[in-house]
This record gives sequence, structure tokens and C-alpha cells, in this order.
Amino acid sequence: MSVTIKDVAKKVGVSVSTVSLVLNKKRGVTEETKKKILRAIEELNYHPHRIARGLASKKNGNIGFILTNYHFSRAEPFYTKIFLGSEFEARQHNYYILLTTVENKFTKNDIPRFLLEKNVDGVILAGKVPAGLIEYISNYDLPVVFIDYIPPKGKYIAVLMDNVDGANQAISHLIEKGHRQISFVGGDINHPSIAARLEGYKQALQHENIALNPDLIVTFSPDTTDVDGYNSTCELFKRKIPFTAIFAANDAMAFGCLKCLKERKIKVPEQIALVGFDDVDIAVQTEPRLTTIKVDKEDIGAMAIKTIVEMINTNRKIQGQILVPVQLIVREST
Amino acid sequence: MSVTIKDVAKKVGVSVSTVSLVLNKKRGVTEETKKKILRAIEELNYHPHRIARGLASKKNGNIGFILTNYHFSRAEPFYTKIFLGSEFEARQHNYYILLTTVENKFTKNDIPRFLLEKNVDGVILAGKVPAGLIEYISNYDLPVVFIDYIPPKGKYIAVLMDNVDGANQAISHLIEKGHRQISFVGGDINHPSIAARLEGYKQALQHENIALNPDLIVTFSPDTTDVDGYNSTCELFKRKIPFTAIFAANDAMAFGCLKCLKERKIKVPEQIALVGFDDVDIAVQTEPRLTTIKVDKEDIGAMAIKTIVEMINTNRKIQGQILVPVQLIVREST
DNA sequence: TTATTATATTAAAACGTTTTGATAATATTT
DNA sequence: AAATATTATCAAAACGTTTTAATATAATAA
Repeated sequence: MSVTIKDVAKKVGVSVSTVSLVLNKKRGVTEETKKKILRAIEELNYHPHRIARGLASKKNGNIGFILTNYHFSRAEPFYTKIFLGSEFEARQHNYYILLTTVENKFTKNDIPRFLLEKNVDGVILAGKVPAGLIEYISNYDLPVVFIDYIPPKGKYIAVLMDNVDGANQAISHLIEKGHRQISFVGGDINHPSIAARLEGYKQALQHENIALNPDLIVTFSPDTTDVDGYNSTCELFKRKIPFTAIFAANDAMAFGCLKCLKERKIKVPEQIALVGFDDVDIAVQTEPRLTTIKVDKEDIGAMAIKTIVEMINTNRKIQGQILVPVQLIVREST
Repeated sequence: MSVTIKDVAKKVGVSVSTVSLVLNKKRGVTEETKKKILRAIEELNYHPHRIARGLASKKNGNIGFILTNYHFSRAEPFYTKIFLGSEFEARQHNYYILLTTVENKFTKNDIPRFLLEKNVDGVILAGKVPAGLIEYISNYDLPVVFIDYIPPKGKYIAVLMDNVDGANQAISHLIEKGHRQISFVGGDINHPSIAARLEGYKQALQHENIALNPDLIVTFSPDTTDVDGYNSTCELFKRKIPFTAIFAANDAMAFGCLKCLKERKIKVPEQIALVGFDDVDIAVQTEPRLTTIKVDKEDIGAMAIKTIVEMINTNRKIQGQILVPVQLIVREST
């Protein structure tokens, strides 16, 4: 038989309510009885029963974490790491995370159970999630935090990496190295992160009074994979405008660029310097190793938890954006 | 205000207990009242309150899922997919999964909370986990299922992919294609999966009455990465024994083999055929695309859930191994 | 000193289920 | 027809907490 709050109360010779008060760190208990109670808890090795607690307090201590199947099982464990950071941070606040994946298209059938069963105190949505799901969730009166995605409509709080600043840092670094003709390989410009990185690119150039050359910007590609990077770089050479550096809006594309440069026997960084974005694991395995922008994925997850816990505790809505700082990692490609 | 079991009872004009009976699919309710109740549930869009349920039934409906940080955040999303399969299957049985990662070395500090708070009905351990953790968990009277790992001591149930049969299939396929001198590139033989695959290799040869040539087996490598595959293949050529096919004990090593073969301008599969194991995502991206052994990772996760749910429901221990079938995927490398 | 306020403690209700044991209704056996 | 067994239903207790509102005690103000 498990030890309950009653056992603690009995041992100390005090009422259950008083024990509950110290358990929840509420005021109105003498320092002395508090000490006695805490000692008893220790001695009995008592741990409050989570479920009973949940029933009484109408909080359940769970946070729902939703992402698409696609995002979660990608080879690059971006969201996995974010989740990891969330899980760790949630632990500190004594929350559990209920992770569930959804399909890209939303149907009534795959409404996360924890919503139906009211089993979460809040929901985190990571990456692009189906609009129908967002709409559905907004019917609940639950705190919602987005990660790496700003929903097209509605007012929410989103935790994002600082894309603009990251691009800014990358370009500033290149300029510092003496580069003036810097190409932007962006892949699919419709992707919000890519757009933000282009914005940072433009800002940095403007800040250094370097004229923007639209021909150096290649964003026609349908996606942001290494293939897109490769094709974009080829296109760049076709345009026959001189350039001495490439800023690829993500590492995958940077690898594509590198492949193209290698095929043309162009030396990196001597002839053309290259900067990526994301600092994926294999960025240290290329030849040369890739200079890139690093974001601490665990930090993003942790920040989302902090935010949602704040919302749960204060019962207040938070809106806007939280930018997680990024950092330039200089390696051999610049 | 949420709709509760009371509302359903009231609407039908029946007692709460009766509703509970149909909710839990217990017998002793007329087909007629059952129908009425089900309709009311539908109409009111009633969903049982998980937590209240847990408190009353002394089950909490959660399954703990533990793996090491390292395993979870690897680039190849092997365990991520297993988890995905688990999560999906758990849903079908109306369970939640509480995922937590642990460090490689076990300290009292990172005992999963769900154990302390008795918040899970069972625990799944995926991949190699610290021995101390296993020992600690065995103190609880909880169903435990291992995935892709057999703990060195103690009697447990483990869900594994059928490594022996997989290797068997691979070798049989090569033999069918006319190969007689088949090399085994195993990397680190201390890894249980590798050992099992070697066993399958031997079995298949024996079955076809092909003598085993120990010089064709290279298992001296410290690990099982592409680098190990590369080095092993080089070693193979140094030994100067003729061979016409390589069975690499995983895809990563197969990629290493391929690199080595390409460097030597050896045509695959014309001169040397190559088979891998795992069917990782990029196996379709190599040139030539890799013939390999596929295991449905989601299936493994699902099987673990089925097993643990069975253990929870019947309150019985299950021991031994459950082998998830694997399948030969023939591509261009053979 | 008495009246008022603040503080510490508690009993009891509430949370939404499941489970138990009782009762009423029906079916089966004697 | 009476006695017994079976079935359907239900009221009430239980699960382990938190919360509310009441009470007793101590501290302060009048």
C-alpha cells in the first residue's frame, strides 16, 4: 500500500489540509509545523499522487506537444532536439509532456486524445501544423505556444530562432573577411524562415553600404534541399556575375553549393567562401568544414515550456514572438 | 462546464454506474439501455475524464518510454520511428506515452519522475540503457519491455528485429544470384545485433553447403559506422582472397564499402555485389541504390506496446524474445 | 480591559470516475 | 406455485488530493 497524505498528517499529528498547504508552498503554516511535516514527508518517502492531485486541482500537470509526423521523423533531428529540450525543461517545472504526431492534413479523426480527454494544461505546436488543427484547438480555452512557425491567422505567441540576426551575423562575418559580392542561395522564398534570412542578408549589406545586386539572389527553387542548393549554384554561374562568397540559407543547400563548387574545382574558401545556416551535425564532416549559424535547439524547446508554464500559472495570454539567439560558428569554409 | 458521466446518466434516465458499465465494456447491461447510453454519449460528445478515471481505477493509462539521449537524437531516426509506432499503437489501446531520455551513465538524480510518482502502468526501455537504471526499475513491480536490447542479466521480454533471418535472406539472395565467395563486413562483433547477423550469414552458407572462409569475415572494427565499412573493405582487398559479394551488417557500413569500391573503380553490382542491413532512408539515394534488409520500425514499437498492454491487463509476466520479421529489399546493388 | 484583526488550523465538500454490495426484476428449477 | 438462480440496475463508498469556509488562537488596536 502506498503512503498517502493521510499517513503524513497522522504521523505529524496534524490535519490533511495543513500537509496540503505545505505541499503546495502556500502561506499560513508555522515554520515549526512546516518543518515537522517536511521531515515526515522525507521519512515516509512520500510522493504526492499525481492523479489525485490532478483531480482535485483541475490541473493535470501535462503539456501536449504536437508536430507533424513528417517533421518528427526527418533525418535531421531538428524537432527531436527541440522536443528533448522541452522534455528536460518540463521536468524542472514538474510537468509531463504528452507528445503526439499528426498527419499533414487534419481530419476530425485525429484530434489528439489529450484534447478530447482534457488531459493537458496547455499545448505546444512545433513546426508547420495543419490550419484545421489550429482552429480546432483555439476552441479550447488552453494556452498555446508555437515553435518555429507563425500561424497565418490568429494572435499567438511563437518561439522562433532569430533568423534575421543569424543572416546578419553571417553576412557581417563575410564582409569582415573582405567579401563584397555575396550571393544569397535561398531555395524556396515562400518559407518564412528563408524570407527572414533574406531580410537579414539585406539588412547587413545596407548597414555596410553595399549595394544590393538582385542577380546575386537566387530563390527560384521549389524547396530548400541540397539539390536546390546545387541547382541554385549552377544557376549563379550561368548568370556570369562575379561573386566571392555564398550565403546559403540552410546547411542542406550549402552542401549542394559545395558539391557544385567542387565539381568546378573551385577552392573553398580561397576562391569562394561559403556560409550555411542551422549547424546540422554533419556540418563538421564536410571538406572543408562548414561555417554556419548555430541555434541551440534544446533552448528553443525550453523557452517554449517556460512560456507555456508562465501562461498556465498566471492564467494570462502572451502574444508576439520570442526570438532565441543564434550564433556564428566559424569553421574552414570562410 | 464540461460534460460528465452524470450528464449522460441524467439524459438517459439511468444511474451513473450503468453508464460506467457500458463505458468499460462490462457485461450486465441490456442491449437496449446500452444503445441509449451510447447515443447519449455521442450526442453530448462526452469523453470520460482521464484523471478521474485513473483515480478510481488505480490505473493511470500511461506507459513510460525510456531511451538514452544519444539514441534518441541520432541522425538516423531509428528510435524516433520506433517511438512513433509505439505512440500510435498506444493510442489504439487508449494509453499515453511518457517519453523521457536518460544519460548513458545512471545516477540517482535522473530517476524518471514517472517512476517516483507512480505515474505509469509499465515501462518500455529502448536500445541499450544503463544497467543501474534497469536494476532500479526492477525494484518496482511494473511490467517492463525491452526494445532492440537484451539486458545482460535478469529475465525480461525483448522485442527485437529478426537479425538472424535478415542475414539469412540477404545471403540466400546473393547465393541465388550465383555468388559463392561472400564477404561479411561486420564492424564491431561485440554488438549483439552484429553477432546475430553473422550467425545468419553462417547459417545461410551452411544451408547451401558452402564452406565458411574465415578470411572473408572482417569484424575487427571498433564501431559500425561508414568509416568502419570503408576500412573493413580496404582490409578485405589487402587479404587478397577473391570475393564477388559483400554483405555489410548495416547500411552505414555498406556506404563505406561502396565508397571503397568506387575508389577502386569496381563496378557494383557487376564486379562485386553489395547488400546492407536496416534500409535507412538514404539507401535509395546511393548510386547504385542499395539492396538491403528492411525492418518496419513502427512495427517494433507497436509490438512493444501490444506486449506491455497485454502484461498490464493480464497482470502476467512475459519472458523471452519477440522477433519482428524483416524483409529483403532488392535494389540495384545486387 | 474589550473589541478587532490577523494567523494557524481544520472539517467537510468537491473533483469525476470505478467498484462494491444491495435490490429489484426476471427467468429457471424444483 | 414456491424456491432458487440469474440478470439488470443502482446507491453509496472509495480513490488521494485541493479548496472553501469555519473555528480557534494569538496579536494588535481602542
